Amino acid sequence: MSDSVKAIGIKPAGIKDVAREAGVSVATVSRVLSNGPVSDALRARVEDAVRATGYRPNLSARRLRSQHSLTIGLIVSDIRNPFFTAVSRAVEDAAFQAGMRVILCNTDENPEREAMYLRLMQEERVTGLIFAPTRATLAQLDRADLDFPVVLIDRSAPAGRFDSVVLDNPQAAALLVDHLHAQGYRRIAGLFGNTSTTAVERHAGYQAALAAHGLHAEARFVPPTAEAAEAEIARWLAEARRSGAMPDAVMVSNSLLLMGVVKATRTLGLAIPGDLAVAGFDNEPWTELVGPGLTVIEQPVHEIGRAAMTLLFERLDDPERATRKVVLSGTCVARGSTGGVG
Amino acid sequence: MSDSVKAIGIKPAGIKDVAREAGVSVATVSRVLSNGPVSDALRARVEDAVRATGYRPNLSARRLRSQHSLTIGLIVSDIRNPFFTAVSRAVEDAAFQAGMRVILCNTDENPEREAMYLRLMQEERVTGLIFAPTRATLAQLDRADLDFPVVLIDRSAPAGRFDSVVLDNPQAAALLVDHLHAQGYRRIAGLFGNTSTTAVERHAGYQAALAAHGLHAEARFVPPTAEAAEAEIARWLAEARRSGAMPDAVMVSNSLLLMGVVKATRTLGLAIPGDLAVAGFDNEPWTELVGPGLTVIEQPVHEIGRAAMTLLFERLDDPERATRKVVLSGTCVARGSTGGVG
DNA sequence: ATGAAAGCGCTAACAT
DNA sequence: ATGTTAGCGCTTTCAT
Repeated sequence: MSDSVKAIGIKPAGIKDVAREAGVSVATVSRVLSNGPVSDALRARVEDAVRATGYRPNLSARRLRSQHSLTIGLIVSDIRNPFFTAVSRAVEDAAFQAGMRVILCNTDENPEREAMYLRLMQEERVTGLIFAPTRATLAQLDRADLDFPVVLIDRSAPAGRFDSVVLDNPQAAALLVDHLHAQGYRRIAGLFGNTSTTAVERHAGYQAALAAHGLHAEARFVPPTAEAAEAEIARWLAEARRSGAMPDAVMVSNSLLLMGVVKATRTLGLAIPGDLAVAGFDNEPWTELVGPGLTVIEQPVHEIGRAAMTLLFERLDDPERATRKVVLSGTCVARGSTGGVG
Repeated sequence: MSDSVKAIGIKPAGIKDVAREAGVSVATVSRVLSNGPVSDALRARVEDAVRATGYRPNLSARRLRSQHSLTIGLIVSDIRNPFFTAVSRAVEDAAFQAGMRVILCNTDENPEREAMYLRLMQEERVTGLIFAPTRATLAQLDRADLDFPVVLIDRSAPAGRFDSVVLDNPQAAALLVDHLHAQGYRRIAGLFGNTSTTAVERHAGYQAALAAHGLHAEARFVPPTAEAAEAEIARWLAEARRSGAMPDAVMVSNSLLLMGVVKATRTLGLAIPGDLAVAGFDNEPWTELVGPGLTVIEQPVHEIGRAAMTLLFERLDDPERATRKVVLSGTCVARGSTGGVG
């Protein structure tokens, strides 16, 4: 047995050490590692040597030399959001199957962090990027001249300069409004986040659906936090009560805001759905457990991730082809929070 | 203006291009990039050239040459668990301040994935690793001879071969049991995950606290999923009802299981806390919103992340020093789910 | 303060 | 099928 076995904590074995141990050239070792053409005899010797030396390839060296990182970037706006964890899982699975790694980054909807991570992606020479940008970054993204293809998720490009995969947000919002209408609600308020294009589209769908029912839309936009939503809803309902124009239902554009709204109903002592019906987005596990269960739009999260990877690979195959936008439909999961006017 | 500006989509500019553009040697460019000793005049020229060429350093090349990755690994068992997202945030912040990157990986408590990611960490030549291993992997971790220091979080090493930072699990479990006892509960069941050492410690604290109160412990272990918990609790309560030995409270060792238990009470039509009091771990946002609010142990998540990074840096400073174990206390957040015997 | 040149660990031509 | 060798893009001696 070689003494390199004992070289612990000194320095990791390199391909040269393996070659020496096996009595072959480094090229042969490299070929074994990449399943190149090597005789069975030598292959076995090399594999033994790899084990004996505890050899692990140096990815930096490999990437530098081979000029491809086999890495794709994934920049999401909120890793705590189960939507993004599910998507990232799908992306990682697909990447792994293709022999690629994923660099996962979380921006918290902060444009500075987005800029920093975009820079990182360049420096890591990623093969491609899947990105859920804020509106602010999205507006500048064309001018960013990145050296790799980008697929947008959750938020879509207006111009069509990028491939993207999104939920049919207007339709989904309409689904919610139609459901509320069918349940007998007529004064349907809307609360939306103010940083993402998603909220803009959901607001559009909300407005259109209300108009179709001949109802009046009353929407407000808040920063995408539970606290902001809670405060705004409390203020709003207080005003509404004074003016005698209380809504009987509220639809909310994402799950963080939804949480804030539920909190507000608690502190205000409002019953769901008796005093106020509630509907939102994202079928997170806890929505089933809160109050009578919360009515939500369920997104095809895994498909969104898979579709993004598919678009990315197709783009890598053919950089010249026209950009595509994959639009997937959500489904309405009706629960007690929209139980009907009572 | 150089023509390299127009080289879009061809190939990213290298340090050589910058040097040519600025009319200096590559060494000078490198010095500017690393804030080395360079005259103001040349520095300015180089900085202009960097902008003109859109130069971004190639991290693979930099890491290969400099022989340090400036990267630390973070392997967690469940990225959806807000405990780990909070910890990872703290780790990332600390790393960023130290000019380092973080590679975040998610194992879903799967030993195969753990092994794969450990291999990855070696191949990426990470400077250090923060790791929340399953029991299975933990048992083999000493034999893994890794080329970097490891700090364990959430799960602690029995032997003390690794630095670690953990919650005082026995104490936290006792806190819950004491609270339940003070609220008048006497038949306190316990449901624990079967993959982590955390659950083992929490079980120990649960048992000791019950013994101290002269009460009988009745615990079960299940896979760490909501589904498993829901099924097991349903089965358990059915048996208990038949034998006339219904528990009046149940404590649960993590938030995933907690969700399963809440679900089970819904399908079984049990009132919380009237028919069954419930207490668990991790003060996740939704625990406040479910039923009368769920009583939970709150962990000092940010401090855990920071402490892990501190341990790691200290270890890198002095590889020879004795291993340490930082034990942090949790606090009991009492809510309606343990409102008292009716 | 600046430049020339060696070489990090690996892959891919090219040669045999 | 196997070995030899030239770099990948950068940092870091070593000269100047």
